[in-house]
Amino acid sequence: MRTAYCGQLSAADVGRSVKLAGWVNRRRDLGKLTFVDLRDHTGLVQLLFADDRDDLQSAHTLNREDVLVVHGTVQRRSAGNLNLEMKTGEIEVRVETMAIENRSKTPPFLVDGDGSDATEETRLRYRYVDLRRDRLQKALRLRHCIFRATRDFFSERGFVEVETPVLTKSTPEGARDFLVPSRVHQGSFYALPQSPQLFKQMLMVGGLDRYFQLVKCFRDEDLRADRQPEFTQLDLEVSFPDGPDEIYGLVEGAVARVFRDVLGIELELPFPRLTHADAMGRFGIDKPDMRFGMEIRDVSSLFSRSGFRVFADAVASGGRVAGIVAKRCSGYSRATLDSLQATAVAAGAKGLSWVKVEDPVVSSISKFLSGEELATLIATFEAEKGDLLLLLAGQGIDKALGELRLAVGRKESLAVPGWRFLWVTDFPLFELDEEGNLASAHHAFTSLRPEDYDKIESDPLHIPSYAYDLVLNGTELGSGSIRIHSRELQERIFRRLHITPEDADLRFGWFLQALEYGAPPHGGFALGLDRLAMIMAGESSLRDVIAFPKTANAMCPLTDAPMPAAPKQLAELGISVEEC
RNA sequence: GGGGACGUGGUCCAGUCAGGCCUAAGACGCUGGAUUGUCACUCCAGAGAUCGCCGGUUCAAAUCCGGUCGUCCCCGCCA
Repeated sequence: MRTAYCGQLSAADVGRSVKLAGWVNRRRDLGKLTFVDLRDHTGLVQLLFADDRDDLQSAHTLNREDVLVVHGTVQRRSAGNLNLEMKTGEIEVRVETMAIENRSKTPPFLVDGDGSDATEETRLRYRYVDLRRDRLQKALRLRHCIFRATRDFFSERGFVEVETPVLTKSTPEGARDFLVPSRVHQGSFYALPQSPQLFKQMLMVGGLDRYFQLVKCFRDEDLRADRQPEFTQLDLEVSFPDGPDEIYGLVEGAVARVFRDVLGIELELPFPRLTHADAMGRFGIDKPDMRFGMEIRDVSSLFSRSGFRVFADAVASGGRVAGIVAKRCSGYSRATLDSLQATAVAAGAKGLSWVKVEDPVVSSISKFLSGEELATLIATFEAEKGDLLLLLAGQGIDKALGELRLAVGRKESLAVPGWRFLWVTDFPLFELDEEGNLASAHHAFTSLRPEDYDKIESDPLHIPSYAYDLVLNGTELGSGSIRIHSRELQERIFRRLHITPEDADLRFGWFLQALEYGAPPHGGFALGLDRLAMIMAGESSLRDVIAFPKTANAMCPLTDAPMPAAPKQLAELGISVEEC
C-alpha cells in the first residue's frame, strides 16, 4: 500500500518513512548522486538516490515514464537546495528501496507541458500518455466534481436517477440517428437516443415524479470544437411543475451548486431572462453573449420618408434599418470595414453602411443623407466622437446584426471576465424549415399557453411556446420545455406538422397511448455537461474535457474506430455493404 | 455538401511565395560517456528524415500542378 502521494508531501512529513508509486517525470544524473522527479496524479516530488547503495544502481538506467514503487525517508532539503518553484520543493525523499514495475518506451511527447507541443492527432493516438498531463487530469477531475455535485443536488431534492435504453427507437429530433442493426430481426435497426426525451416523459406518466439522469446522447451530425457525436447531458423532468419558473429554479439551483462545490464561486440568482423575440431584436441571436453590451438599435422610424432609397425602401417593404455603435472604433480602416461587410453579407445582409463619428463625419452614406439626418442618426444612437455606427437595412437582418456585434466584440475584446448566464424564454412553437414547411422549433412535444391553441391552425408562426434555453457566455448550455400531456393536443400538433395519423401511430403510437392513461402535467430540461465542463475548465474544445473524444472527422485515432465490419458479422446481421 | 489553414527525423518546427545554394537547418527528445546537490542539470560524442501518399510538369521538385488520405477551424447541418 502506498503511504503517501507525491504531490502532497510537505515539510510536515520530514522524518516519515513513506512508500510512493508513480512515473519518472525526469532524471538528473550527477554520477554519485541521482535525482528523479516522481509523478503521480497529485504532482511531483524529488527522489534522491545516493550512490552508496549497490542495490540502487539501476537508478542510473531510469527513463521517462518508467513506473516505480519506492520506499524512502522524507528529508528536509538544505537551505541552498530548496526549489521554491515546486510545491514539494522544501523536501525530498531519500530512496531506500526501489522496484521498477514497468519500463516505458520513449513517449511521443513529454508529459510536462500543456499539449501545445504535440498535434491533436498525436495526443489522441497516445491518449493514455496525454491523460497523465496535468491539464487533462485537472479537466477530468473537474468533470467528476461537476457530476458529483449534480447528483448530490438532485438526490437531495427527491429526484431519482433512472437509466433509459441506449438501444431504442428513432426519436423525432431533427438530427441524424446512429443505427444499430438487429441480428434477431434482420433488416431492422435500433437507433441510439439523441436524448431520452420520450422515455423521461414515460417516467412521468409512470409516477416517478422527479427524474434525472447523467446520460450519453448520440447525434450523427458533423462535428465542431463544441460538438461531439456522443455527449453527456444532465437530463431532468418533473411532474406537476408550476410552469417554467419551477424548472428555471431547479436548473439555477443545480448550476449554482456546481459552481459553489467545484469552483467555490457564488452565482447570483436568479439568472436574467430574455424572451426569444427580445434576444433576436436586441442581440440578433438566440444565445446572446451578455459579457458585453453593444445592443442593436432599431432606427427604422428615422428613414421611412428618407431620400435615401435603400433605407426608405427597406422600411417600406416590411424590413427595417438597425445597427450598433462600436465605441471608439472610428479609426477602422477600409479593409476592416470591408471584412465586417463580408461578415454581414455572409449572414444574409445586402451590404453594410457605416458612419465614423468624427469632425467632420465620414460615412459610406453621407452623400445620400442630409446633414440633419446624419445628426439625428448619431444622436439616436447616442454616439460620441470617435465612435463608429454600423448599419444594416432590409428584411431578415437580425442574424447579420448579431454577427456584426460578435465580430466587433471579439475584435475589441469587449467581453468582461465572468459567468453571464441567461434564460432565453418563449421560443416560437413553430418555424419554417429550409423547404418552407412548418416545423417544430424545439420539438413536437413542447406545450403552449391555452390562449394560443386557436393559433395552431390560424397563425402558427406567431405562437410563443413553453420552450426555453440556458445560455452561458454566448454558448447554448441546454434547453427544455413544458410538455404536452394530452393526447388530443399532441395529435393536433402532429396534424399541423403534416404527420398523418397513420404515420403518427407508427412512430409514436405507444407514446400517444401513454398520454391516455393518466399522464400528469410535466416539463424538464437537458443541459450539456461537456460544454459546461469545457467552459468551467477554460478550454475551447470539448476534446479537452472528454477522456476519449473523436476527431473532427468522427474518428478515434486511439482505437481506429470506426472499422469495416467482418464479413461474418455482416452475414449474421443480414447486411451487405456496397463497395464505394 | 462547401470554404479556409496545415502535413518535413520520436516530437514541435525553419525552408515552400520567387524549383538548383537542401548532401534538408534548429529546438526538444533519444543513445553512449563523464559527472556528489541537481531541479529546463551540465559537459563531450553520436544516431535519427528518401519532406503524408500517388501521379504529372521539368535537365532538376520538400518547393509548381492534379488527385488522394489525415488533422484543425468555420458555414451548411445539429429542435
